[in-house]
Amino acid sequence: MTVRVRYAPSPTGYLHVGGARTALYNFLFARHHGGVLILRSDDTDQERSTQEYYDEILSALRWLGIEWDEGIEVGGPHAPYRQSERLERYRAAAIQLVDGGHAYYSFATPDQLDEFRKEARAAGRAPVYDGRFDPPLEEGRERAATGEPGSIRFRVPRPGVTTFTDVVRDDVSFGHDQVEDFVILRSTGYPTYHLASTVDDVDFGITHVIRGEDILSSTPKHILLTEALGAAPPTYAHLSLLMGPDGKKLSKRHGHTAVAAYRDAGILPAAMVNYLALLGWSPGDDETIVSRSDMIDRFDLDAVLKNPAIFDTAKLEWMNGVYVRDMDPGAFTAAVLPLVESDLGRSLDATEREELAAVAPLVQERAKVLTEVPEQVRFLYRGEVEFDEDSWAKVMTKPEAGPAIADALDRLAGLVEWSTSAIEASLRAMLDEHGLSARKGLQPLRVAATGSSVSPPLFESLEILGRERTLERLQKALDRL
RNA sequence: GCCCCCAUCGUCUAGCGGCCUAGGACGCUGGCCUUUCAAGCCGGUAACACGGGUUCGAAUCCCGUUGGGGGCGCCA
Repeated sequence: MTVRVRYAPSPTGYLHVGGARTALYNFLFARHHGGVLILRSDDTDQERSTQEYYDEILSALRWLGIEWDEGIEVGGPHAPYRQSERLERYRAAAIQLVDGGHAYYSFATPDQLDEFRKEARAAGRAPVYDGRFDPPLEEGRERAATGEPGSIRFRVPRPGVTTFTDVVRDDVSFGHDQVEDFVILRSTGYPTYHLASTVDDVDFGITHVIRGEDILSSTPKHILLTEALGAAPPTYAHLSLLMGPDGKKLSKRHGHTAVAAYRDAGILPAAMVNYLALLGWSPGDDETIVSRSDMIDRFDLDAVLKNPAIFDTAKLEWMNGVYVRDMDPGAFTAAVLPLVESDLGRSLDATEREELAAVAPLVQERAKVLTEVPEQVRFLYRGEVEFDEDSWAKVMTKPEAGPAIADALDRLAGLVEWSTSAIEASLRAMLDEHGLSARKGLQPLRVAATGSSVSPPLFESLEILGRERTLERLQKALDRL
C-alpha cells in the first residue's frame, strides 16, 4: 500500500518552526517510503483564516524545499484541497452520520454548556458534555427542519474506551468519559476541524497521520468518526512539541517563531531543515550535519523521540555557519548581494559587484548568518570611512599607530604592483623597520582602511580597496591622529 | 480539578539488560594557529530526576513520587 501523508496547516497564522518540523517529518516519511505528501488547507475557521497567511505558509514551505505531490496549488485526484471549497461534502457527511445514528441535533445553549462544565469541574469530574440537554433524534430532526438554529454533535458511545497504537508513543488509550459529544457541524453550517479533517483523511486515502502532540487527546474523536464513516483509521504518529529556552511551550515571547523570520535573519533553508530534522529525530549515529538525501534514506517514525525538544538558536546558527561555508562562492555572492544593496540603500554598479565577488570568499568563511555580511563589506562602498569610535580608542591611541600608518602610506604609494602579495611584502618590511609585531603594527592600518578593528584579512582587503582609496584613507586617519 | 503524554550533560542527542569508569554535537572554557575577527586543531567542564522493586547484573524492564508538557470550545 502506498504511503499517503498530509500536512494540513490552518491559515490562521504564520508557519512557525514547530509546524515546519511537522511538515518536514511528513515530507521525509513520504519520500523515504516512496509515498505521497499531500498539502491541504484546513481553513474551516472563516473568521481567522486569511489569504495572507495562506500565501505566507506556502512560501515558507517552498523556501524550505518541502515539496508536496498533491494538494493545494498543484492539484490532484481529490481536488479541491482547500476545506473551504469542500463544505458540501462535510454537510453531507454530517447528515450521513445523523442518519446512521452516530450523530444528533443539538440545541444546548452556550450558557447551559458553561454551567454544566463548571459544575462538572467543581465536582472533580471531566467537563464532558454527553447530550443530556438535547432532544431525541427525531424531535431534533424536526426542530432543525423548522429552521431552529442548532449544531450536530457526534454521539460518543458510552461507556467505552478508545485504544490505539501511536507509532511514536506506543499504546495510548482514552476512556470515553473523557471524550465529549463533540460538535461536528456548527450552527453556521460550517464543519468543525474534527469533521473536516477526518472526512478528508478518509476521502484522500491518508495512511499515516503525522501531527503535533497537541491533538493527541482528540485522536479518539477522529478514530470514532472514521469508523462511523465506515472506514479504517489511519496509523497515527504524534510528535512532541517544541519548547522555548525556558522549557515552556515555544511562543512569541521567546523571540522568533516564524520560519520567515529566520529566513530574514540570514538562515539558509538547508540549515534550517537539518536543524529541525534533528529536533526529535536522530539518524542513530554521531552525525550532526545530514544532507537531505541522507535524511530521506534514514528517516523513519519509529526513531522519532517522544520527549519534547527545546529550540536552541545557538546551535541553529552554528549549523548555519557550516552550511554558509559550504556554499559555492558564486552562490554566496549572489545570496548576499541584495542584502548589501539594501544595507547601502542603493544598487551596486558593475565594478562594485566585482569587488563584492572578490571579498565574498573572505567573509564567507567567517559568517554565521547571511545578514552579518553587509557590515563586514561596508567599508568598500562608503566613500568616506566611518571610524568606529571604540576601535579608534582601542587602537589609534597607541604610540605605534602614527608611525606605522605614515610609513605604510609611503611604502604603499611607491608600490609598483598593487597585489595582495606585494602589499603584504611591503607592509611586513614596514613592521621589521619599526620592530613591530604584526598584531601591533597592522591594527592601526586596519582601522584606518576599514574604520574598524574587525575586518576581513587586511592585505586582501587593501588590494580590493585599490591604491587610491587606501592611500586616501591612511592619510585621513593620519590627519585625525 | 479531570484525562493523556514525557523524563540521559545548560541544550540537541547516542544508548534499546552486561560493550557505560555513559559516547557525539552545540554552548561555555583552557591552549595552539594567527594581521583583527572567524574558521581549524588539541584539551577541559557537565547528565542517567528521586524512591522502591525485577534480575547474577539496570541509564536500559515494572511501580510510585516529583518535575515538565499537552488536552478538557460551535479554535485548529
